[in-house]
Amino acid sequence: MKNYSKQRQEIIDVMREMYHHPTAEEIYFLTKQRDSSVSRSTVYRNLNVLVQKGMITQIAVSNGPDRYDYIQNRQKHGHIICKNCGKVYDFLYNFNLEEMKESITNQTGVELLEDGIVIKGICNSCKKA
Amino acid sequence: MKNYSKQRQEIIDVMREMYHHPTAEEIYFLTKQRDSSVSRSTVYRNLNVLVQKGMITQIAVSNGPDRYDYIQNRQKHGHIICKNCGKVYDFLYNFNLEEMKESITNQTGVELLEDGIVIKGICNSCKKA
DNA sequence: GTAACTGCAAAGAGTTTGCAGGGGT
DNA sequence: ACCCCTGCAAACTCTTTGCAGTTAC
Repeated sequence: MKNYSKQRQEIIDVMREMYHHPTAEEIYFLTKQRDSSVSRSTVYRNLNVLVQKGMITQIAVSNGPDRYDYIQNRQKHGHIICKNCGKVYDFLYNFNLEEMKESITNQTGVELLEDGIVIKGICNSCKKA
Repeated sequence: MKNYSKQRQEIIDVMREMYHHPTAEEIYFLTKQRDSSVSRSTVYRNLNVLVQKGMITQIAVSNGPDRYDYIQNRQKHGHIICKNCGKVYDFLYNFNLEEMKESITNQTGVELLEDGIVIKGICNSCKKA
C-alpha cells in the first residue's frame, strides 16, 4: 500500500484532532507526545509537503510563526486573524463570494484561491484589554 | 516643530513614492540611496513605529518577508497575494463589504479591520509558468 | 535496489534588541 | 536635562538544508 510514513501519518492525525489553527511548534509538541523520537525538521518538512498536496493551508501571521489549517470535508471557509494576539478564527462565506471573486479578478487579473481569504481584526478578548 | 527624524522622514518619502508593496529590504535599499549612512535597524524600527501609528500596513507573506503598504488618502482597498511569487496587488471593494463584515462579526465575534483583507491567489504570470 | 523518508546539527532568512552615543528642545 | 532617536553588532525566532543512515516496496 502506498501509504504515508509513520511520522507523516501522526502529523496528519494530530492536525485532524485539533480545533484551532496550530503553529508548527504546537504540532511538533503534540506529535512528539505520540512518538518521542520525531524531529522538528520532519514536522516542518511534512507540513510543507501537505501544503503542496493541498491537504492543509498555511496562514502567514505578522510577528509570529505561520499557522496551519487541516482541510477536512468541511465547508470552504475563510480565516480572520486577531492583529493583536495572532489567534485565527474560521468563518463561512455567507456573503456573496462570487461577486467578490469577479470584482477582484476583473481588477487585478489575479485568480482568487477559495481557501485563501484572510482578514485582520481585533478579537473580543483583546478588545477588552 | 514636532517633526520626524531625518531618517524616519526619508523612509516615509520612499514609501510614498512607491507603486508596489515593498519589503523592508527594498525600503532599506532605497532609503540608503538618499542617505547612505542609514542602518537596517533604523528601517525596521521605523516601519514598526509607522505600523503602530496606522500610517502603513504590514502584510504577512508565507515563505517570504513582510510587505508594507503606505496608506495615502487613497480609497480603502484589499490586497491579493500571489501564492507563488509573493507579489501583492491592490483591489477596491466594489462588492458588498458591509454584508461580509456583518457575517464575519456575527460568526466569530471578531471585529474586522477595514485595511486588513488579504486574499491568496495565483497571478497571471505565474499561471502561465 | 531504489526512491522517498528520517534525525541531527548546522545554516539560513528575517527581524529585534542592548548598548553607547547624538540631536533637538 | 531630558527623551527620543540613531548605527552597530550580536542575538533571537522561525524555517530550511546537507548529510548519513533507514524504511517500504
